[in-house]
Amino acid sequence: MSMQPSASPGAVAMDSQGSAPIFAALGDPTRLRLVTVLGAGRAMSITELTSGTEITRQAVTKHLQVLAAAGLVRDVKAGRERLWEFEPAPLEEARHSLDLIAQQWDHALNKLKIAVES
Amino acid sequence: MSMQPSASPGAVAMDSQGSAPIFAALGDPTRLRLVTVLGAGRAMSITELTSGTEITRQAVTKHLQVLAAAGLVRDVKAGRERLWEFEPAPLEEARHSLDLIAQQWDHALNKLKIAVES
DNA sequence: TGAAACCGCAACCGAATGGTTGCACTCTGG
DNA sequence: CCAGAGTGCAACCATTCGGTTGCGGTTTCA
Repeated sequence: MSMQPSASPGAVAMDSQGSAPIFAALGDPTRLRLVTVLGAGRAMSITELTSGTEITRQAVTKHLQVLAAAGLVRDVKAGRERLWEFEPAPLEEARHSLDLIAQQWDHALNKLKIAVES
Repeated sequence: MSMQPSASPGAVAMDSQGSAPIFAALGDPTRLRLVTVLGAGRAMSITELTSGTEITRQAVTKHLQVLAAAGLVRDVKAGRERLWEFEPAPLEEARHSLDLIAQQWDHALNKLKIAVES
């Protein structure tokens, strides 16, 4: 909310840059599936998340660590198990970044349209 | 629009999977910067896009090819130059995927809240 | 017409990535 | 108490990724 509507044409929405790691974390099919499954609400263990896939438990572990590094997922230890749960904040940030670019694009189209009509 | 509100708990929004390549394309700071710059509306040449960065023109070329493979960008040849312009469709798709996960999450939270209050 | 802009292709390189296997550790329950 | 479920750690491997350098091909324009 501290952004002026961009007076200079070179002042594009560069905030998005910071979301690159989040997109990178979402940029793998396995990982995107993991956040989708965990986004359903129920916290799940690694073996549970591994069942149904063709890859090893260790591979899933690595993917979960990547997601955790991006803040998209969090682990909660429960006795012998280790449950993983979804963390919505970074996803909201990514969503906001896409919104910024889309808005920017729509604004550019409107300017073009007005220029043509004059 | 052909989706029932998920009767079985395992039927999560798996559509998102297809957007993984788009997220992967956006998952690099340089590339995210490129789509942000091009999203401002003006089509630009490779050398123009390279100026202001610390990397080589060839590196930028590779990044643009990755973006083009994801459909996020398109090239238009104009004489000696080759201009690149933003393509909004895949970004909308990515946005929709994030929306699906977010909706799913909100729905799960509501169910939990209702269960607690009963 | 010829130098300079603009670009593509290809080879090469180091580091990160996605995946596996093997082994040791820690809780749990009958 | 001890077998087995659930994990963690570490080494290892092939492939991809981000980037560079070198060179050759076109279009422009002075």
